[in-house]
Parts: sequence; C-alpha cells; structure tokens
Amino acid sequence: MTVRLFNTLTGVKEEFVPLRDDRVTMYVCGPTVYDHPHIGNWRCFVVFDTVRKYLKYRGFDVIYVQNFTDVDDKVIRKAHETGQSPKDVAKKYIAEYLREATILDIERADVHPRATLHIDDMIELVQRLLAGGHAYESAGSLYFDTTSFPEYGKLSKQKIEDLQAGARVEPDENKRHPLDFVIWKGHKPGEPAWESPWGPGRPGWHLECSAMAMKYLGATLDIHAGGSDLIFPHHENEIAQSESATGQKFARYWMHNAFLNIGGERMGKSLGNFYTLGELLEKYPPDAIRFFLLSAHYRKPLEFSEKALNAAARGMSRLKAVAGRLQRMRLAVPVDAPSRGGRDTQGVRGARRTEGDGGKGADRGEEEWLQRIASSRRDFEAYMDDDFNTADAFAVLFDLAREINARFPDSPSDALLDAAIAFYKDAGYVLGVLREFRGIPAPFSPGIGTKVQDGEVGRHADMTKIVGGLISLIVGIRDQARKSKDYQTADRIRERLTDMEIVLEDTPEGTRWRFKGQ
RNA sequence: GGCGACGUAGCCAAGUGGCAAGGCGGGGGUCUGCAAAACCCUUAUUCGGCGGUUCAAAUCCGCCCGUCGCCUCCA
Repeated sequence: MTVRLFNTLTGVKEEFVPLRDDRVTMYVCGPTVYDHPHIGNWRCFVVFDTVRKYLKYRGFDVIYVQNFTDVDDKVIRKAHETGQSPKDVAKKYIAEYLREATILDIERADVHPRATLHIDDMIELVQRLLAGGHAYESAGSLYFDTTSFPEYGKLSKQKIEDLQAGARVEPDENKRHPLDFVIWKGHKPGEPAWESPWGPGRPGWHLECSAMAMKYLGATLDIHAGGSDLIFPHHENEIAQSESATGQKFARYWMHNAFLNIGGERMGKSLGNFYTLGELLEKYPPDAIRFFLLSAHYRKPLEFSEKALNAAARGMSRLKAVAGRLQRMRLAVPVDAPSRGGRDTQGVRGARRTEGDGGKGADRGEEEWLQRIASSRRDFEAYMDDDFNTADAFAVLFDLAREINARFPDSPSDALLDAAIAFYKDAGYVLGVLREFRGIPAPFSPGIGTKVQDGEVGRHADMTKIVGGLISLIVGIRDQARKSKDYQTADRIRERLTDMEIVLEDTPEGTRWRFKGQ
C-alpha cells in the first residue's frame, strides 16, 4: 500500500510519490506572530504535524519547514498598540507559539524561517522576476504582473475574468491589473524598512513563503500545505511567483485543511468567536484537544463545542487507561501469589460469566492475539494511507482497546505485550496522543490547576511531587479505614477527593488514584 | 456573479455502489462493602427533500430546500 492524498491542484486523491525516493520536502504556512493562535489555527498545525509524522512512520525522511511571518500589517499594528517594536512582538509570539506547539505534541520544524531574516533572498527573487519580465515598479513599490503567468488561477480553479467580476478589490491606481499583487512595498513612515535596489521598503506577504520554501527545499517541493483560506490568493500567488522565477513546478502536492466551525460558522479572529489554546487547557488535557482536532477528516469542517471537547476528553481517558494497563502489565514483577494471576483485569471474570457462551468471549490464543494486534496495525495504516483518515484511525485504537480490556490474557507473553504496546506507541506518536505512555513527560498536569507560565516550570514540577505525595498519604489513611471496615470514613475521604477532581479506584491490587480526565 | 464545500442517531463524526465505523451521552445489567474503572446488552429499518439510474445507493445522476467557505488580512 502507498499513501494517497488529495491534491488541491488536481482536485483528486493521488498516490503520493515524492520527487526523491525516500525524502519528502514539506512546507506549511506558519503563523503570523502578532498574537496567540486560536484553536482553529491550531487545527491546521496539528493536522499537518500528523501528516508529517505519518510519513515519517512510513519511512520517509521528511524535511519540514514552517515559516514565521514576523513582518506584516498586523505585527506592525500590534507594535504600535503596545508600544513595542515589531521585532519584540514577533519574538514574544514566536516563543509562545513554540511553547504551545510543544504542549500539543507538535514537533519542531526542521527549519522555522523568519521573514525578516530572509530579506536578501526575497530581494533576489524580486530581481529574478523583474529580469524575467514578470514584475514592474510603480510608485516605489513592485508588483507581480499576473498577466505574465498564463496559468494564473490553476490552483483555485478560477479564471482571471471571473475573479475580477466579483472582487471587491479597492482600486489600486498603481497596479496595471487588479489581480497584480505587491511583492515589495515601498517604505511608509512608522514601518520597518530594509534597503533594496528600489529604495527602502518591506517584502510583500506572498513573497516570503516562495523565497523561504525554495531556499530550504529547492525549486520544487513535494508538499505545500496550509488552511483552505490560503488557496486564494496566497498560494495562487506563490505559484505564480515561484514558477515564473524558476520555470519549474513549485509544489507537487497541495494540501489544505478545512476550518474549525463554531455554531456552524468559521472560527475566526475577526468574528471574535474563538478560543485560544490557553483557555482550553484550563479544562481539557492536551491530548484530548488534539484528539478532538483529529476526530474529523482534515478536509471536512469540524464543529467546535465544549460538549465535543468533553466527549474527546472522556474518550482519551479510556485510551490512556488501557495503555496504562498494558504498561503496568509489562512492568509488573511477579511478586503476587501465583494463585492470583489477575493483575489489572478486574471485572473480567464477571463479564465473562454474564456473557454466557455467545462466542464473542471465546479466549484467543497467544498467536491469535498477535494476529489481532497486527491486523489493527494494518487497519491503522490503511486508514492513514487513505488521505490521512484520522477519524477511522482512532476508531481502530478504540476497537482494540475494548477487546484488550475485555479479554486480554491474564499472563500474556512479553512478545504479545510488546506488540500491543508498540502499536499504541506508534499510533500515539503519529496522532500526537498518549504522551506519558510514550515516555514523554507531560508539559504540565492540568488537574493541579496551575497554568503554564514562563519561569514557573521548575516550581510546578515540585508542586506535582508534593501534591502526589499528599494524595498518596491520604489514600493510605483511607485504606486503613477500609481495612477496619470503617466505610463511612473511607467514603467521606473519597467524596472529598472526588470533589477535587481526584478519582479513586479500588482494585484487587490496592487503591489507585488519578486526576479526573487523566 | 465566479469557484468550492457541507447537510448521517441527543451531540461530535467515519463511510462515496452491496445489508449504517468510532467517540460522548441515554437506558438495562455484571463486577464492587458502596463507588470508580472495565465489560456485556441496548440506543439511526435509516443517512436534508423529491425523482431517476441499478439486481443493489447514505454512496451515481437531476431538481429542490437549508447551511457554510473563498473571491479582501485570515489556518
């Protein structure tokens, strides 16, 4: 099987074949660093992080580039509003982006180029366009001449005439054609400017992606991705510029994600109907948020609601629980009395008893279980191969989880446990969930109620330890009460802890506690 | 006006020709000192509406209704 993906350029699902054997070059349009991204923005970053990871899982060496737009109208406006320099604004929000991306288990790009550090590359690109007759100077600015690129409109499937018809483009006297776009803006007072052969100014928005993508990934990239709002004009313009300059195809596969909706409408900064990651993290664990963002196919709109987030959190909780069980089985040392094989399978016997003999409960042998794990992995791959169907991929994890909870062997072989654990770890890596299970420490524990703040990380780690110790102490006291049949006291303690979102579970192996949702 | 999506159970959502995934929620059980967790059973004879093609359609075609996005900064 091979990976198939929907290519916006051709409008169909295609087999994915990278230009160079096992190497994939991928460019994803990154954030404009003037504020925190909202959760709708994060959908894009999470989706393409997942694409990247799956391609890596598939054995491709992925070179992933994601830019930071650190000079544009919004950055400049923010700077004026806050009395900072545009540079400081960008610096702050780049740091914020990277911190929040880590929380969502988004891997660092191989290169995170910043527009302001690539002015020379952009000037060079403008010069090539000028030399090729694709650009012209007008009133101190430089424009791309869209009529010089016959294929203009091929990505958005628009005809130049149609675009003109409805466009509410404010007439720019300096443009020869309404669709022409600025590639170099002449200097205006109060704006940052760089020297250029055409005098001081700053780069146009579309130019940076072309220049930086080609600088790090070559004239032709395998995958170029972004939100579907970027199809036109941003990506259309990138194609026009890049292909006019190089004469080569700019990107072979274009991928675009659909929006996150709220109340049926697109979540957006300007509409004010957005949630930031920080807000959601106060109520939901990061992998629940990530699961939610991947619970619909990336090309379909996804409806945001707290209800949906809650559902995702509960679901993730189940997945984490089964992963935890597998891990405890793997780590368990056989100190228990041999007569009691059941390690963490409480309820299993009862379930079997009530099941009667419907056949469903028939025990599988070791070999059959290994095959079952293998078939889950195959299903997972088949769904991901099909244009990254994360919704179905998650369904595979849930199906297997139920079976494991219901009737996994009491004494599985190491090989079987390893196979099950490896599958959940691999799938968890690709989908960006089950972080603790994968051995990656959580950036923070939401249940403790401490917000992640710069400089507080160390202190918070101590708090985690202290709180954990205190809970264990209280749980120990409660267990004493239970042993002496003082259930009134035991229940009171449990109720109080439950009120604090600390869940107690009495099992044959003793009492376990966890934060709600964990 | 041009281009492009979407409408599947209470909610989120997969499925694009062969008897409707998965998650959450609801109902009923098992287990438990009681819980929690887990498991079992159950919860859409039906996929916006009406026609058509087909042995067979949520899936293809046509029309209609409704919602949304892009065409302007926007993930």
